[in-house]
Amino acid sequence: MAEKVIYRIVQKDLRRSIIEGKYKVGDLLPSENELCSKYGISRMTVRNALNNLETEGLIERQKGKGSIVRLKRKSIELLSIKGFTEIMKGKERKIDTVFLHKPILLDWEDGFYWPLSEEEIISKCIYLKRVRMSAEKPIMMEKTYLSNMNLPSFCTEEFINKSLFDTLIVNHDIEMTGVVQKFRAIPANAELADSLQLIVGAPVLEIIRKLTTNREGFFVYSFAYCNTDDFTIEA
Amino acid sequence: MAEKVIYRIVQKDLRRSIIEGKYKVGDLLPSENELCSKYGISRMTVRNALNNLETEGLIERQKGKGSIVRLKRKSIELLSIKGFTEIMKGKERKIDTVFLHKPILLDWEDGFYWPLSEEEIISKCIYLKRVRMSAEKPIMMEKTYLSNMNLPSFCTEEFINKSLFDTLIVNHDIEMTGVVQKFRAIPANAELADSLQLIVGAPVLEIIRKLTTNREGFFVYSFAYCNTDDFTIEA
DNA sequence: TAGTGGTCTAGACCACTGC
DNA sequence: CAGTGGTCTAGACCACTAA
Repeated sequence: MAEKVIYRIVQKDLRRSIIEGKYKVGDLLPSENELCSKYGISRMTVRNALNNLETEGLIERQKGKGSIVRLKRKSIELLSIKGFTEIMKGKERKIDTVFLHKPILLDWEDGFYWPLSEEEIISKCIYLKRVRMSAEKPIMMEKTYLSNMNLPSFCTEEFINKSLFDTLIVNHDIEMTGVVQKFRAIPANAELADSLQLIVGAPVLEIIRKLTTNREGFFVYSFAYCNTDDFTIEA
Repeated sequence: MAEKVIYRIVQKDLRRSIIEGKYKVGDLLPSENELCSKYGISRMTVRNALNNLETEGLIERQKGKGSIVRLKRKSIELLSIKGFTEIMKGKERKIDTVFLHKPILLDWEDGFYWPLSEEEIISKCIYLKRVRMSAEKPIMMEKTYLSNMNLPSFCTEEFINKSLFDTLIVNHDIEMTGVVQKFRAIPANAELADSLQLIVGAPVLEIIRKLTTNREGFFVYSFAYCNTDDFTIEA
């Protein structure tokens, strides 16, 4: 498992140092020539590592100056909710997350929206239902489904920061790597009208998402329904 | 304005050929050695160009095989429209784009949604209005605004592939690098009901976007309104 | 086996930043 | 001015693909 490609080693070393905080945002990394000496390699090999870190968004490079730590990684996992009055200031409203129940293990529903692999079906399905509230008004109702592949005791463990994604990365080393998301405006049916305190037929934003992860074949599926009278959804 | 950096020239040449369809998805580009000979340059310079095209998502490279055209560009720039019946197959409907008029140069509207820089205001605003049709039914109405910074003759030139973004990258070297996008479900007002052939009050998906580019201080703003009865919007 | 892209070396000159 | 990253050369050996 040990990496033998030199520029990958350098890349990993520097990445770890940055993420662990040895170099902070705004700091300069060692110069290319210093890294050449340190590892005893040629400049092109060092540049390969640094170019990749730049593509990852961890650093920015400036001619005559050096490689500057930036940490501009972008997060794909969040649907952020912004109130209209705060939109221009970029501030986010205080949003409370309420679990309608703890995560539970179920069979996948018949006719599930997304096609499922044999492995996912066998593993069964962890199901969550949450509501996001602002000032005691419901803004978004979200149903989340993930397969129970190598997730020991997931249904009983406490969530970290009340966050599914923090829990997955910290406790299970699962990181979101990409997303397919579909948007529609639909009229509220009886269930949605009830959940979101709207009248039947009012416009509701539907967001259907499939998140890919660093674990092969493991996906997170989410169906969200939003009242966007007073908020927009940023994705 | 002529580019003097060799690998950028090669990169631009290949990109143009791909976007204009000289090489199609699945085709192999000339090998690295062939490109070396053709341009009379060393292999590293060619590889620099190809690496960048790979990062852009235009090609994929395979050891022992070659550089394969992929066109998996970051979906930053595209709002892709998918019909429900085709969703699972991943196929996209045939969508026609109709310009309500050619791009025109205007002053920025008072009270424009996004804050504008001094430079943008001075440069004035290029405005486009387009409608996407499927089977002669309007699906999406989109208004686009960009500042007229260093865009000689943009309003008169012919679009490449009828696409704003293809034209910006091929003719002006402007690449989209990021996006802020907000989604809402709103009831159709009279104008939207008319444009999208809906009844007033029907749910309409509103997408407000600000696209960042590789050109400092240059942004593309877009406001889209979609009838999602028969289609979803993927973003 | 011939050709491909992946990795790597050891040089070189340049434009730019900061002192 | 010395040091930085940006560009470029002309080689080399490797692992992989396809005929």
